[in-house]
Amino acid sequence: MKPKADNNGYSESEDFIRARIRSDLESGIKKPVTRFPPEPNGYLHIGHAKSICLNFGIAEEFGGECNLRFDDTNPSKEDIEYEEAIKEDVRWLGFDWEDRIYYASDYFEQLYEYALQLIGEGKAYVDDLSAEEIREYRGTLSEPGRESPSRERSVEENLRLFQAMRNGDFDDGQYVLRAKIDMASGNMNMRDPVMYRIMKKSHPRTKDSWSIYPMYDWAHGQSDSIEGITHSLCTLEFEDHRPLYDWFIAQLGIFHSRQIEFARLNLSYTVLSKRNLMKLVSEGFVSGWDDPRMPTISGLRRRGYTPESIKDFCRKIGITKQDSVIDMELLEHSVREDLNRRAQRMMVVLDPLKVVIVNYPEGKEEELDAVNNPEDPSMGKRKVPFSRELFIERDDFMEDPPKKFYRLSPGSEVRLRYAYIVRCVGFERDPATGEVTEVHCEYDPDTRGGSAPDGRKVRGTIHWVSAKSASRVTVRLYDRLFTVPNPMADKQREFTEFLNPDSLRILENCAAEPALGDCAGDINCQFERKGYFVLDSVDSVSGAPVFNRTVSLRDSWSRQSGGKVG
RNA sequence: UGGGGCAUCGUAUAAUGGCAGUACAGCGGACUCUGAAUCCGCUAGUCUAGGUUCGAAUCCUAGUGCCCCAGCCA
Repeated sequence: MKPKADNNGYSESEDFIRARIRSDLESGIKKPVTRFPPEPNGYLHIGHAKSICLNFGIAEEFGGECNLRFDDTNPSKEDIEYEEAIKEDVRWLGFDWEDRIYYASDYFEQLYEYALQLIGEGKAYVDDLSAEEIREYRGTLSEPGRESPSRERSVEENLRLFQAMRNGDFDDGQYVLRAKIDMASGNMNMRDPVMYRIMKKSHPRTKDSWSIYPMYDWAHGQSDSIEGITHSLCTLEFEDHRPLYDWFIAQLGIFHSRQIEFARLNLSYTVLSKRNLMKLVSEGFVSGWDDPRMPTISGLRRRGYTPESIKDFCRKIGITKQDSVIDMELLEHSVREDLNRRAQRMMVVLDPLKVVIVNYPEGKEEELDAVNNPEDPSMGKRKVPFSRELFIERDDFMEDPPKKFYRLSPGSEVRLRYAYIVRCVGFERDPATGEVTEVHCEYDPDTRGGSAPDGRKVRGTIHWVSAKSASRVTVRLYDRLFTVPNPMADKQREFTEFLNPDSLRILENCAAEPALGDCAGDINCQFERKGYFVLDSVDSVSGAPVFNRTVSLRDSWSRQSGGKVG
């Protein structure tokens, strides 16, 4: 194979799963059938996106199918609330399961029949050991387990007890059904794993018709088999479940799906486990599963990430079996790349400082042409109003600028984007606080539109908004959720101790171009020189828009100046 | 020797016995009406030690490091 690579960060060569599928296709399998099998017990996150892109992506690429299956085998943890959210997220990413939506609970009856079969063949037994006793009997990682006294129970007795378990004749925990495999196996999963537990709990779909529920290992592989899943893709921690997965299928003599494991996604400066995300939500560290700081699909969506950027990210990170932590900056790169291509440019002043153009006639107002997207001329131009009083960013003016400060300072010239070249002729400050309150400039009428007919070079170009017609908008600046790359690394400390106290800054008084005052819908735009922003879908109300910063623009100036400015 | 898995620039990933490549990050430059984008360049890697071979990231041997497993969770 040629080591070819394009310029988009992913090579044309296949990952090991696609390579295996291609080879399986050559040796007889007609088409690959995959599945995305979430448990409806939380919201999907970017790690699930990796799995979704893999499973649905393979189906698309190889002319196969990908099912959506809810792994709803534990009614004590699952909730119908999550189901719709999961479906919405998968759809939003752009994938379609058509009519192939399944539930593990659809197979409860079949699973029960399979269990009867194994009991009948002496390969499963009802155990009356308590949970604690089962743990003791299981042994440890380095010592073999001991066989339960129940292991010798007769087939007839097992059948009778198992049926009684189903009938609800027993209390929770009184009995379990176990596979009879090998209590001395080095693989803990093979030490007579529990197949069913008694749980007198109503199920969202099957209601009260079951008082026993199958365990993951018993339900998952058989569900795969029933659906004709050819390649059952899951994460690395299930690697040592594969012998059990294969054992059940072999004993039953049913269609043999093949489990293949890949490394789960880890992202720097965040956490990616439902348990920990749940904690952030339930303990109020964030506003909800869709808080724009969350690595959930719904959070990223609300943050302004596009489906394309997430899919591109998933393609770039690849599929391997190596534990890894992907740099958050790669995700940010993907969204910048996408939004740069499509986002409408706007001028918005986040931290307004008043500028008076002293030689510009009072009361005069004119409209100037601004380009909507320099990357895409088809997006056209718009008019922006200009007048004597403007706002610029407070940090675009310095009384005492450092070297290479290309913005406004006393005596210096700067270009107001799409407007005029102006020179700072003075400023006022609040005598009490020393804060600059107003900057005075003179404009050069010959530079209308921002060009310099005399050919003079002006290094700095800054954005501005006409004071009179500015819309007041709220802007939320988001930063990484945690202050350390891996919040879980320190075993001595709770990960929430590493939460970034500045992960959200709210700016209530930003000055925007008039058009932004009453916009609606999914609006991704670039605030020039500031970053990509999206209209918040939850907190925006008509006439009072709220914008979330998706990601800042790359900023070599703040890096160069040590982050002190800009 | 409890079982299973993984080791390639800072971070990811490619090379399947034949030039260690790509992306992100970093650094420098060009260009620029966004200190953006774009373009050009630079820095930087095969866990260790042996062995096989004309040739090893790749095969063999022995180490080392890291991850997962003792739920009636998934």
